[in-house]
Amino acid sequence: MKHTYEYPRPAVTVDSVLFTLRANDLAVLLIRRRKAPHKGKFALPGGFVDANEGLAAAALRELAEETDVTDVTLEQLGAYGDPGRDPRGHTVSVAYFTFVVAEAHPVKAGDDASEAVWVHWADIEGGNAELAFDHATIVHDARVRLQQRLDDPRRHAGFELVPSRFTLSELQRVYEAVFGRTLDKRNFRSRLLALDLVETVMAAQRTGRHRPAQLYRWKNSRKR
Amino acid sequence: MKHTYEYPRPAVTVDSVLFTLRANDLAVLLIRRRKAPHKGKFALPGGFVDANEGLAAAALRELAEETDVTDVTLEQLGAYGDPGRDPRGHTVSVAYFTFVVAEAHPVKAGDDASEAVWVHWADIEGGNAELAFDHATIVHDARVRLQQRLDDPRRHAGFELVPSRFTLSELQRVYEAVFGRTLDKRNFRSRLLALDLVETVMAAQRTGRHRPAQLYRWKNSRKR
DNA sequence: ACAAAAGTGTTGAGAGTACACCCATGC
DNA sequence: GCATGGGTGTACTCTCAACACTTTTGT
Repeated sequence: MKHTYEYPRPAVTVDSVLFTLRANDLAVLLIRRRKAPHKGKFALPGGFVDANEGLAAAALRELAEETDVTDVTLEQLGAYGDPGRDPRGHTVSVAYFTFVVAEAHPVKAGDDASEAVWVHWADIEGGNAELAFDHATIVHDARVRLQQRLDDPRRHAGFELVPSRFTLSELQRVYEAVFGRTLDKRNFRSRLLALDLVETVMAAQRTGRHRPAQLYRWKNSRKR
Repeated sequence: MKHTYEYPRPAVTVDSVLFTLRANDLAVLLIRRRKAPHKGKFALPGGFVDANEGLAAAALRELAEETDVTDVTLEQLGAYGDPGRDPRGHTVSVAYFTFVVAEAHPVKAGDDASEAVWVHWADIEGGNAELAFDHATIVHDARVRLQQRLDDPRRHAGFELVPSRFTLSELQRVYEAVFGRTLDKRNFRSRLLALDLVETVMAAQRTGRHRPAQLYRWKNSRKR
């Protein structure tokens, strides 16, 4: 490896793709820019990596600064370094992603520079919400990776898909939103129970408008 | 995304993990350093990304410069940015990997600074060949990803696993080296043929010390 | 002849998929 | 009583893994 100094070089940034479920639809946490460049467009929360700062640490710091969201577990998606991806200069962005329960992470109120908002997938897909830079690519890649992660019948997640106590239907709705199609209720439940990852919370039921539902939690006291 | 200038920031490098099959063993293309730092240790071919240079392009350029290897298809592995990974300063390395037929890519003869060599996996694993920086981590991660890629029964590779004409046993040996265990010959062959990715080369047989073997090639004229 | 690699099918287990009806509650 | 979501089991298909012997060549 060569080692020279002070050549013109790309800068390093991080960006985070946070997914959640909003109104039975997949949604992504984005920053609405109120200033140029890209005024009015949406962008992923992120920013420059400081000297001697780890990548995941930088992503968490920027996420907290820009959205107030903390206590999430990010997974690396990949690096995006196309020279033209940012018109202001050459930056290499390392992207992270995860899934969270939106209610557990209230987002920051908007200030005069930007505003953090959950944007429905339909608005992203439909071009209703225009994304800055190459963030549309990143978001799409992140969704593919999220699907791949939830597909694995072994680990079955590792993300914060649902609150600590949840009904199987709530969990199924998350899967359906991520995959963009309905799943068979019986197959979903039997497979999940066969994995032995969840257990019932005794005498706990979610009461609502209809028949109360059995509450579950993840086994091994590992929060998911 | 904030935009400030001339903070102390990490530099961006790329590193490539090239796998091949040598003497029925998995091997990795490494640079033996003849100069400090890390004199005598092995390192992945790689180096700094230039301004306005794409990441994959930088990886290919450094690979060509340091090993003479060209015409390979790199796949991104991920970014490694631990602040302490390079004692000389904070660098973020974007790692790439692939599998190639070593015979099709002769490596550079050693010069006085470094030498490109194929190092057997056993020497890496056994600590016989010490790797510089965090390159041991990267190499292990790359092998896991390579296994995952070859596991997928659909795409079944996309790498240059074998020469354009090959016997099924030759291909099987690649798989066995990558997974580190023997595979059942009948299962391997029947599954591969069922995928309809290969076809026989008529009247072509590889003759050797024993019974001649039928030669195959990848279908669709897509080289693999 | 013998050593070495090439080639060839069947069976059993498990996972995934499709599919329909009754139950408990709120209104 | 009816609308809404909760809850349950079986049959078929397909994929994966285990497993042994004959064939062809070079020496």
